[in-house]
Amino acid sequence: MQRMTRQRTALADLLEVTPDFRSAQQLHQLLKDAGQNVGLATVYRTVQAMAEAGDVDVLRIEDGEALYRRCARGHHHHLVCRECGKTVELAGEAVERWASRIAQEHDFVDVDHTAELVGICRDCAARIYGGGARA
Amino acid sequence: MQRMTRQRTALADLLEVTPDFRSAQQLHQLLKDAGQNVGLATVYRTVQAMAEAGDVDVLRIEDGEALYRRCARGHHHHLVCRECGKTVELAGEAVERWASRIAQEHDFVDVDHTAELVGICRDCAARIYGGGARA
DNA sequence: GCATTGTTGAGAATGATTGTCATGCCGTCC
DNA sequence: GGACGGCATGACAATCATTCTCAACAATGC
Ligand SMILES: [Zn+2]
Ligand SMILES: [Zn+2]
Ligand SMILES: [Zn+2]
Ligand SMILES: [Zn+2]
Repeated sequence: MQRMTRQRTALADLLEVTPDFRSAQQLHQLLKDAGQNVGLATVYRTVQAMAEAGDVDVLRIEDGEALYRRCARGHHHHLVCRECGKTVELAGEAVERWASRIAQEHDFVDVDHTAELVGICRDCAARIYGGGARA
Repeated sequence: MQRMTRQRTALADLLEVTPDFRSAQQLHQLLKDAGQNVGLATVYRTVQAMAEAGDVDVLRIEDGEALYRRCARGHHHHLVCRECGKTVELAGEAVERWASRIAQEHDFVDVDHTAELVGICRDCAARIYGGGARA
């Protein structure tokens, strides 16, 4: 059974108020900054357990580093701003249908899929490309 | 300008006859097995240059390791067998439309997307789940 | 041939993630 | 409240893919 320890509570609370994807290293540092010292190994273990339990989502960035985020339960995808990290959860059925259709067409079974969108949100676009461009 | 060296030729030739995604480490070993000694750093550099040039595709597996594969030029996605590595290139428009629709709906620009399917191909399914099941 | 300059490779360095294991603390049962 | 069994923790070592360094090399152009 999962014991409720100071460390797990602290990490769960932190994730609850963290809107963007963060790495285990970042979470460890954020906890330290908040005066909650939690061992790095514990952060890794806990965040992975939460991922397996479906309580957090995992996202791999370009260099392979894993980022974690508290998310709604259930299968969904993400739209992430590559500048500020703002994240939108996507629950549409379009990708699900595409995946299962492709799986059938090619005689594959047990097909999982990943689908993530990375772009620049309106606010960051205004800041980067010049605030005057937008009406 | 890109010079044509023994190492680059060997790696390009190897990729040309390798149908599945392979890691840099694997490619390095395969070259060694074939009697073509190529430094590991060179394999990494070359395979990354090829990826930037669009000559090979990169796929990140669950633990973050990068796999490379000679692919048709142009944007596409993949359906990969998690048992044998068999890979099918997917060129459909369904995902592209989904991605651009979502981007518009949420006011994001410069949106890239990744979408990969991983399952078990017919042959592996027959071998694993019992060969008698299929008619 | 020869100079120029991009390329190579052995080994060190980096950095995220995982393993180790003695100690600690949660939940439970008196 | 207090003892106990066992999962949880954390400082540290270990792993391992990837990147860096830099002297020695080798395409390419003349
Ligand atoms: Zn999510
Ligand atoms: Zn989906
Ligand atoms: Zn491809
Ligand atoms: Zn696409």
